[in-house]
Amino acid sequence: MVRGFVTAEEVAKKAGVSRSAVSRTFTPGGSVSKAVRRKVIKAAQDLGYRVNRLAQGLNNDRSNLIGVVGANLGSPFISKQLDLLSIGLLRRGLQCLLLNAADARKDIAPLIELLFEFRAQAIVVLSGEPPASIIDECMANGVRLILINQKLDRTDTNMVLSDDSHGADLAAMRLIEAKCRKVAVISSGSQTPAQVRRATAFSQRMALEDVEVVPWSDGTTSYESGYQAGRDLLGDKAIDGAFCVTDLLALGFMDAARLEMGRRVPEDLSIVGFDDIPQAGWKSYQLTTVGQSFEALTEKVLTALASDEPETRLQIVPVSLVERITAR
Amino acid sequence: MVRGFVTAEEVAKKAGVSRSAVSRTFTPGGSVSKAVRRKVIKAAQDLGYRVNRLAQGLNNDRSNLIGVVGANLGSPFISKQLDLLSIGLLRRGLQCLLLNAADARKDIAPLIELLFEFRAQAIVVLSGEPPASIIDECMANGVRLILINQKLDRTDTNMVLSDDSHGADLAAMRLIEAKCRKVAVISSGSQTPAQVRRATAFSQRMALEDVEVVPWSDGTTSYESGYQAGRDLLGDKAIDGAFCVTDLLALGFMDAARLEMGRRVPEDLSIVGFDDIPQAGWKSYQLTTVGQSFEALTEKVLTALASDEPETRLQIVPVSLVERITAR
DNA sequence: CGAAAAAATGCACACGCGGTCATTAACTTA
DNA sequence: TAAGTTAATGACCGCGTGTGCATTTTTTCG
Repeated sequence: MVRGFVTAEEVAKKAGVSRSAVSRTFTPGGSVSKAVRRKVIKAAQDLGYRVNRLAQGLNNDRSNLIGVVGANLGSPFISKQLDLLSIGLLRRGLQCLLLNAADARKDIAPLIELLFEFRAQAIVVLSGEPPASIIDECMANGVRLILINQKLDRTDTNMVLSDDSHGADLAAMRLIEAKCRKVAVISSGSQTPAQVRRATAFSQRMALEDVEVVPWSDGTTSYESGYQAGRDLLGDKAIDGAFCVTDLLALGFMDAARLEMGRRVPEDLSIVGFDDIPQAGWKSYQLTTVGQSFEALTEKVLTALASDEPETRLQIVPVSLVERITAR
Repeated sequence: MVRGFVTAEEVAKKAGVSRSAVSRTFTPGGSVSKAVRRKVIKAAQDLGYRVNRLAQGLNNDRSNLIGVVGANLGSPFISKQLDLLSIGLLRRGLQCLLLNAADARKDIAPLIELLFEFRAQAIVVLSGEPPASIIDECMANGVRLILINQKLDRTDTNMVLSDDSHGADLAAMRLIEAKCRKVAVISSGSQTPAQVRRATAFSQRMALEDVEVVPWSDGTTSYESGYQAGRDLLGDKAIDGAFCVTDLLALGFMDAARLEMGRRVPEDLSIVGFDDIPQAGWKSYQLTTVGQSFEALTEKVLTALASDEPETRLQIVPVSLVERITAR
């Protein structure tokens, strides 16, 4: 009763033609007469025939699979990105083999190896940094590798990242404009390269402007960590500004400030975030933040994926300040 | 330079053994001597050999691919679910072929057909209802189908869903306890089965208790729709309670109520949501809501996926009221 | 040491498909 | 109608594996 899938052979027999004819019928540009084509299609429909793309990929060496690895898929930032990416892939006739790097950093290598076994045509890394040996292997096997928000010092890898340092600069300038004298810089304990770039660029700029900076980094990149940061730091009444390297952190920080530490935002405390996730625009927050264009980012990834030989390996996506109400 | 992948044949040649030996070396329980095994592994490592799982799946008819189709992957609810699901799949040695049904309802059928072509072992539908013909085809081909939060009147399909009607009941009772006399029921215009179940169960219960119900449904299942609902409805000062069939709607509704329509929550207006997404627990909201256990839900899906012959096709996951502060 | 049992090994086939090539059928043109 | 041209067709091979089977090598044990 639970028989397997129908093969082209069976369709051929039922239609009274050779298997080649069946293959040609379903291959664009195949040379088949109207009569045979009709018979084949009829038979295929009756039997419920589906081309086996695994077998198909086996001989012409195209799996059509794009490996996507990332961690923390439940976060607004990553999930939004995955949403757009998966739509884009589908539109281009590519399939998305999703691997969740649950424990972020360390188990990303075996995942990519797994993708090799599936003969993925390309691999998109949403978060986490693959070890150099893996990257070498990608190159050796002709698997295109695309890293998002990761900046490596190699010329053979595609990297798409938003302009973190400029973004941090925008945030800094905005807080200076708000006349802040002592600002907190909040990042998570995971210290991803993007976060580090943002934090350091911000701090450097502030140093230039002679504004005191209080760094904080701990926990995961989450609302809760941001909240904790607020509790830890805002006992210091002198702090009158904060740059959170992630919106999620910013929202937590903001809630701690307003609801527990008795600060008014932006009157007593100006806050600027980074990413512009949907929640940043919610009426309760209206966070002023540095916006990345998810669409632009995804677009770059997709073109890097599609183009035969990408002209530029390093794509920087511009960012812009999204002015709302949390900076004075 | 960009040569293709290494084959078992090449490894065999380099190791000076037959290709069978290579195959056996990488097959658990294969009968190979220590010496040969060592030589093979050495050669494989040198050459960077990876088993081709496509070819592997071709003859033993196991692709190890699990198709996952869903829409709106950026939403907190779906993304959280996908996060857990993808982790669980990976743990069980299954791969996740993700298809984004961008336009929700209507293009879900072709996506599932695509999964047939990839010989997916099973298909998990996160959202959207596949047409009956597709379900039949799944059965015919021995592809297990698992629908989440979808209740169909068939005995041959696996369905995992949370106890919507009981959840709605809990919400109703809570609002009655809050002494509400006129309550709004907010749902989106998409009218997914789960939403409908929640709304109708709630309304029925309220009718029993003789509480007036004002239904509202429009737009997408989003924060914005909830906000719009608040603006539309809260001109009516008599409304003193609301049940939003989704947390996202509830948060938008709540913001409209507090920040634009001048209502105090919960003093003037009690609000209860459904899902218990992470944002519901954020300090600015602290939404009282009906919680689904994402973990339990995912667990059921995974076991339904793994077990050879699932004992029950219809799995109902219990829900519970998460008491916070938005209901008086 | 020799026979029996066990382990290891290589060969060949199957999996489902696309593509090449030679062969045949259909059509065109003088 | 005959010759020439084009379209259609089927047989066969290769893609990279796993595995049954027969054969050879190693181990065990009396």
